[in-house]
Amino acid sequence: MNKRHLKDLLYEQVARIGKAVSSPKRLELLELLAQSEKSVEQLAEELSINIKLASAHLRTLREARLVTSRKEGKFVIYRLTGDDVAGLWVNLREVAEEHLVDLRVALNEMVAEPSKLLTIDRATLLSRAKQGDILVIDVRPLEEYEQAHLPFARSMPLQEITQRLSELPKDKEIVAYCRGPFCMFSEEAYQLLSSQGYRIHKLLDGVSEWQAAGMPLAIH
Amino acid sequence: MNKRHLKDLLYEQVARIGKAVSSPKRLELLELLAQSEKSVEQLAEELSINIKLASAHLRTLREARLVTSRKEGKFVIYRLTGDDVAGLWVNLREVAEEHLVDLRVALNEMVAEPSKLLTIDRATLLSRAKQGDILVIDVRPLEEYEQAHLPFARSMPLQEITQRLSELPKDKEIVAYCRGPFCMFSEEAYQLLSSQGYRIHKLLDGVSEWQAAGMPLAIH
DNA sequence: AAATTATTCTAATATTCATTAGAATAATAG
DNA sequence: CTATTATTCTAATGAATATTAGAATAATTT
Repeated sequence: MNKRHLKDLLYEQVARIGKAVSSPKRLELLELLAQSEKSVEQLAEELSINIKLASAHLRTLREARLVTSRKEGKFVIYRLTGDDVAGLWVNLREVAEEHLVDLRVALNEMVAEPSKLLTIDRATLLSRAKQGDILVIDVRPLEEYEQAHLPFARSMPLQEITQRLSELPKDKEIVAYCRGPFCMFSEEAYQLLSSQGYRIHKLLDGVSEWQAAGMPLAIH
Repeated sequence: MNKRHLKDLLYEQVARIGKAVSSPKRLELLELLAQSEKSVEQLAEELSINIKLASAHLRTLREARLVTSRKEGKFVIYRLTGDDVAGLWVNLREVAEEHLVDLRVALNEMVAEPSKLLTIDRATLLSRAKQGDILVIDVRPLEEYEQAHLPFARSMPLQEITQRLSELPKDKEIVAYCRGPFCMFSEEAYQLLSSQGYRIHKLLDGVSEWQAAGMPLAIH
């Protein structure tokens, strides 16, 4: 029994997970799947890559047991194998944000008015949303909201916002969130609503960030 | 301003971290550095690889800003850039253990008597160690103990154990821990002490696992 | 100053990986 | 039963990575 050989086996297994998360495309796939299960076609569309490439990356993720799939009619639907996978994505993103200046610079360039980011802490947001003092809107597609959403959040998909403006109060603080810090939906919602005179703020958290911070989710 | 291009930049940055942790050798380096800072020579020695290769991997880790170094005489001493890096290693290992059967199989083969693993939870261990009801021994090299150790733990490096048997009580439960679940020091301490009639148990946690679980560390 | 030691840098090679195209499969629609 | 659609599998290509050797650097000892 060779001790070094056995040790190598252990680290090799962990490196299988590391290899799976070493590609930008696969990370983006994980982030999307952390919102809700999706077909190969949907995933390829969101990433602006062709289906063959999406399929190849999903295969790699499946081999590392980070995703699994089922067949539904002629579609193959992929999903994460557990909440811990979404947690790993959040952890990687946080380490990257902490240590890589380039990432922080790029992020700042994408956000129009950083001053409009929500500054209160998560527990305060939760209690104020519970009281009805603040309206939290989830601007992701409805299926993603249905999979899991912040407690007391109302679904208001970005695509429908202009037709549903009457549902939003002008006298109340509104907080919009989407898929996480890399998602621009809440940014777009912010631009749209603030130009209409709404008291709107952006929350960088998506459901994975919220959950990773130890906060509860509402599951439909 | 191309939205897709900007998005790609973000995920590419996170993938830099992913690439850094995609190699078994680099993961082992991170785990070692999570114990305490070390020279290139020490690291190469521990991994049973030559210094050039260790240097190349350390360079990759440095480029991902996961480690940094300083010069001390003719030695270059590497250290992690933050506790979050050790936390990422723990997270990766946990996801791997959760999803990869091969890893659990390999781990079980290496542990002689799984029945002798400590089963009580961390908070209970901490309070019993505080009362002096249990003796917790840290069997890593002294420098690693000095960097950080479990509260109330006593340093008892594996190499010195046979000469220092008289310091250990026969009437008390002893709990040995080392660098984490992949480290065999506590296993060896277990074999040594149980053959001498001590009431010894193994704890899989190292300091990073303990800290990642939200438990406090003692820092020298 | 010369020799030694620890580490890095550069270059070379073998391997692995990302991506695309084309053929194959599998479910559904006509 | 054939055509269509969604996806996977296989093969081919170029790009990136791991590893080793040899030269270069930088601090230390002689």
